[in-house]
Amino acid sequence: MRYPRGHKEEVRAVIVDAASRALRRDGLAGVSVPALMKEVGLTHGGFYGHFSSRDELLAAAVLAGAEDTAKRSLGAEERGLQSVKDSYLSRSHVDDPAHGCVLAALGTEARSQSARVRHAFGEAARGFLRRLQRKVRPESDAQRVDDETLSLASRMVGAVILARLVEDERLAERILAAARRG
Amino acid sequence: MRYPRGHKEEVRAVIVDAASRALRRDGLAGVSVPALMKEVGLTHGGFYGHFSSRDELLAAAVLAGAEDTAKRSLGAEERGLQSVKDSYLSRSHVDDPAHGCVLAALGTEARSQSARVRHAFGEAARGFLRRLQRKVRPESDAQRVDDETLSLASRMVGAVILARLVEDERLAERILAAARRG
Amino acid sequence: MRYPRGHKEEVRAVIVDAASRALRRDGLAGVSVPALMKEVGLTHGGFYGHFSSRDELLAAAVLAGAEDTAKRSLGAEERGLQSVKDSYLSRSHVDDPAHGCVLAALGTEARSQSARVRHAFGEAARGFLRRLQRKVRPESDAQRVDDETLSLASRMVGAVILARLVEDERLAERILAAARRG
Amino acid sequence: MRYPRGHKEEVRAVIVDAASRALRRDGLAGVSVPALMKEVGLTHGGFYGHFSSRDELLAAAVLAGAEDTAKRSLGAEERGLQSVKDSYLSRSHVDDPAHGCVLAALGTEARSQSARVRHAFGEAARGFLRRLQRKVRPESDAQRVDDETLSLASRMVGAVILARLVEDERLAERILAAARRG
DNA sequence: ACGTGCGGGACAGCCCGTTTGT
DNA sequence: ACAAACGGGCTGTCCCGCACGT
Repeated sequence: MRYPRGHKEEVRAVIVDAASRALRRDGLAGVSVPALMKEVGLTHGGFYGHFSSRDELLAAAVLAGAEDTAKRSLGAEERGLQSVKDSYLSRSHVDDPAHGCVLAALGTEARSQSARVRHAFGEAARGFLRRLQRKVRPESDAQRVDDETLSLASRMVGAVILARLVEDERLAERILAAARRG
Repeated sequence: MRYPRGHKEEVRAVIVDAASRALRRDGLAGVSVPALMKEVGLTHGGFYGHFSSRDELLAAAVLAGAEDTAKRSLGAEERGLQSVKDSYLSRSHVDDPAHGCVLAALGTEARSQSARVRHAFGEAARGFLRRLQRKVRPESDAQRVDDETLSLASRMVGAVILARLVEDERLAERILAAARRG
Repeated sequence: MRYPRGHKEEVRAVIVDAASRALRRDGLAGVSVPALMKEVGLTHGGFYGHFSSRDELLAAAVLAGAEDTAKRSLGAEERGLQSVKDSYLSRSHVDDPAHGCVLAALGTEARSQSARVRHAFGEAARGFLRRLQRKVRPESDAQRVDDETLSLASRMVGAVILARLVEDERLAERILAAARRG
Repeated sequence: MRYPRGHKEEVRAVIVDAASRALRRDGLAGVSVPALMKEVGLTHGGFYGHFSSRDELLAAAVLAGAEDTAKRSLGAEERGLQSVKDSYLSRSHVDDPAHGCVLAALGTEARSQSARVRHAFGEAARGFLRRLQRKVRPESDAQRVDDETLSLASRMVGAVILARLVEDERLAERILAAARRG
């Protein structure tokens, strides 16, 4: 065996990770299999040894991106709600979608994708709400996402998307600030 | 076949209109020039007599979509803020993106487009905020978009996007309801 | 009446004449209706007032070109056979196909054209032979083209075509010289 | 589907070969990349994996056609000059340009092509002369093409082209006969 | 497991021939 | 006579998915 045991899983993870970032950066349609594999240092031929189709990669990348963001900004137990808001509604999140929330980066592209990818986005969205709920009501063990959380989630996602759209730095900052306070 | 005076403008408008709907339905990358022209009942050959490039069409379609939505749901003077919220945050808006808000339908795709298209989205976003402001403060003539409006806009756009993502009809309805009340 | 009587015929002649030269210069496929009309100073819209199709123009231009060449290098009664050979097998004829023999300029393109155009070429070719015959046998009234004329015609046409092909000035000159002498 | 070693070269050769025949049949402008690839049983998508441009194919096809004709009608050592003349100046050559001399089939189209294609024609023309020279003077090793060969070449090429043009079977036959005898 | 190559299909942009109306 | 417009074709490019071979 020329490759160490577990090598395949490792490579797959590397590809998914790179895809997750590239997709948030350039959009679902902006990343081709050849371009992605080159970014990982491989050629596009080996791709189908890891994934049965480009769609499978997209789905995996969306979930991985959600997981990643969750860990880095929602996951830490010690982190409070305000800290989460500050991080999500920050200038750096707006400026660096590649490492930011999948929903805010690719949310409107999900509709025109295959069922598989849409499901991945659905999973990501519901996970986002669940995690946010735990910040809003840290004391409770309630699974149910309450209205306050839903409203906050809408505001957070919408604010980042709008801030990226307006092409006006001052206005973008005010959108974020308003969402932080609200 | 007839080419009365002003026919060209008419045809251009028809194309832009169809594009505006098709794009919101299938995404910016989901609509090709041939497919679009076929939808209008023409062939792709005549396209470049109306537009210098696909990009020009995209930009025009984004602006036209914003204009259209503005007229149909934000424009009526007699319409109050609650009415606007009810309309924007309705099940039918979520289910029919083709005739809905451009920002909620295509917002996250703008980033990976050309400057021209991004500018069109910027224009659409700022127009959206301005119009919403007039609903929030109908008595004032203030041009400035205040924080309440910014927060509301974020919530509205985010709610529609999230509602379309979650793949759970009940949850979607609750997202909309929470945003309406908030 | 805004245009003098006979204007239409005049314009048609101008178009045919320009086409005849442009075609010999750029090939049958190298001249488009818009480009041609622009060369004449008109817009391509009016073209179909003069010709029922591009094909009709091609046929007319081929015949006009043959007529023109005939007049200028074969027609003069006082011109002898040697003079005709010298003129046809000259460097200037090789270098300026636009004003030269239609057969040597477009001969191999006839086959892939419509019947109408092929007929025009046939007419031109037979006329070429007839006229050459009158130079070879000026004293006789014989209509019949004899073998000497046929052989000479082949040599002349072939020499010009080869001279244009070889991409070697010296060799081209020798091809012409050999044909002149032969 | 299999792609054994050397498959690409094979496919390229098949394409060039088909092009060489199709071009002689329908003219340089009469063959499109899609049409050609369909003739070979492929789609035009793969074309640019074999050639960098349509021009490269044209040039290759011209040279291949010249090579092919050379082998089939000029190459055989045992074949004498008269045999070459009989073959070249035959009814079947006139009637079947697809398998005949490139110069007689496409000679006048070279001028309106790119430098690359013109060079290919130049090469073909000079090769034609060289090979014919070896038939005219089989005993000599002279590289130099003498005047008799030049004159013969002109007559041969011109005769075939004229015979194809005149649209008169009897006359065509007499043109060929005259050239054979001359 | 990976690289290389290849086929099929789609698309953007361009140009042309032709027709219709002015 | 012209201007505008439509329909159709083509070139060059890219990408996806699947064969090979290593």
